[in-house]
Amino acid sequence: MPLKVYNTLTRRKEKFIPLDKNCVKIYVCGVTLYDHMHLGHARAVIIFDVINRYLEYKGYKVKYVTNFTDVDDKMINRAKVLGTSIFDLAKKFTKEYFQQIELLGVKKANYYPRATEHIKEIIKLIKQLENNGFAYDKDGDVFFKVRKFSSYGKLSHQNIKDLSVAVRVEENKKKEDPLDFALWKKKKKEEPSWDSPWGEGRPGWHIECSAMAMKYLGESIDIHGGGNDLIFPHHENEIAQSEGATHKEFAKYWLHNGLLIMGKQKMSKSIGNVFTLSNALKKYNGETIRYFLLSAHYRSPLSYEETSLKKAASSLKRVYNTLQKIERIEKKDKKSSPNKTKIEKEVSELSLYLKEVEEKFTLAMDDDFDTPVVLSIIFEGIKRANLLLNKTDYLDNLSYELLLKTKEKIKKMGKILGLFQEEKRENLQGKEEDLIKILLNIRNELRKEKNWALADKIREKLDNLGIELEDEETETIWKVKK
RNA sequence: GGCGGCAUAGCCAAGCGGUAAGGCAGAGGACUGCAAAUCCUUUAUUCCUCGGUUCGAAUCCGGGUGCCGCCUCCA
Repeated sequence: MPLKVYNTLTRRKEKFIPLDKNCVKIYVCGVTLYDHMHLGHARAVIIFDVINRYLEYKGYKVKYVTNFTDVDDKMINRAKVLGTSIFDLAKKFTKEYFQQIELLGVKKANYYPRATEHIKEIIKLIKQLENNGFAYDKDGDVFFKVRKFSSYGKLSHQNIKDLSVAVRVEENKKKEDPLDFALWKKKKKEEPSWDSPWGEGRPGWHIECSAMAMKYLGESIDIHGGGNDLIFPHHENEIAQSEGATHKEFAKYWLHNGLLIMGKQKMSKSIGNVFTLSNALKKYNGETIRYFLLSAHYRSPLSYEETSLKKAASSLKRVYNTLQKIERIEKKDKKSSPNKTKIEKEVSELSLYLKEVEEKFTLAMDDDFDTPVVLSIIFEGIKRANLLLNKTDYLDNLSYELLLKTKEKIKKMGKILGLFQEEKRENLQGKEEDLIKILLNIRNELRKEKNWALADKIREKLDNLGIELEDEETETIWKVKK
């Protein structure tokens, strides 16, 4: 089965055929380094992380680039407000970005270029556009001549006529046409600026992505991604600039993720309905956040509710409970099977599941990265495993093997999603573990003596510390609450 | 006004022509000293609404209604 991806350009799912079959080139628009990230940003990061991982799973070598915008109006204004420079601002939020995506288990991109470090490339690209007649200099500002680019609007599927009617921003008088957009902005007092053939100034918003994508990936790339709020004007303009300069198709597949919804509207700084990543990470671990963000298809809007992360944590726990149960059981080895018929049904169903999982997984992911379906496949395995696991007295070597294999399969699928990889969820110091064990031993002696009151007291006190106990038939399991 | 998307149980959310995945929450039961975990049963005869196409539609077409996104910075 070939991978199919939904391409905004054509508005349909298409077979994914990379330009170079040995190497897939992806460019994803990243964040502007002017403020904390929120869950919506995290969604985009995680979605493209999964796409990246899946392409590698499919055997492609992937070159993955995602940028930082470190100079624009927001950066400048924010720096002014905070009494700092855009460079210090960028430094601060870059650091936070990397700390947070590490907690989210994001696999690093190959390059993280930023606009201010690519002024040379940007200037070169603008010059190229000038030579091709797509750009004009108006007293130090350089604009892109939108009407000159005949296929303008092909990504957002708008025609120039409708767009020109819709223009309602206070127009820059220097523009020849209200639709034109800035490639280079002339310096205003006290703004950070760079030398250029048109005088001191700074790059416009869109040009950095074209310049950097081309520098690291070449003039034509396979996948260009970002949130669907970037389709217009940002990506539309990127196409115009890039193709105006090179006369080659800039990106073959345009992938756009749906936005995170909070209280009916998209989560957005300007609306003010944000839940920052750092706040989320205070209460939940990165994996929980990741699970939540992958629980809907990447193109759909995803609603964030107060309970969303709590739900995700519960779901995650269900998977780990079973995985851990399998880990515990695999250590004991039992050759004899007291009564095979007792587990016949469970064994055959698990076997069937194992036979089919990988194909089901691939089918789901090949269908435009359908992560919710993958999760349902994983839970199916969890259920089947639990069913067999319940028959502890009848388990034999064959069932152990099946369970082990189930665990491996789930982890393998989980790896693509960046989930379920924790081997040991309880990260305590050695001494702490020993102390818990001592307490558990004492408690079990109390239980033998039917001193329930004291035994329960120990359980309760430990629970208050965040350590949960589960009395199983032969032993007591403890877990650190997440 | 233009372009696009969405409406599926209490909540989140798949499915996109063959008779409603999965998770969370709730209820009942089994197991347990009690819990926890797990399992079983249960919660949508029906997928916003009205028509149409079809042997057959949540899925396709047309009309409503409601919501959302983009057209301005935005993942």
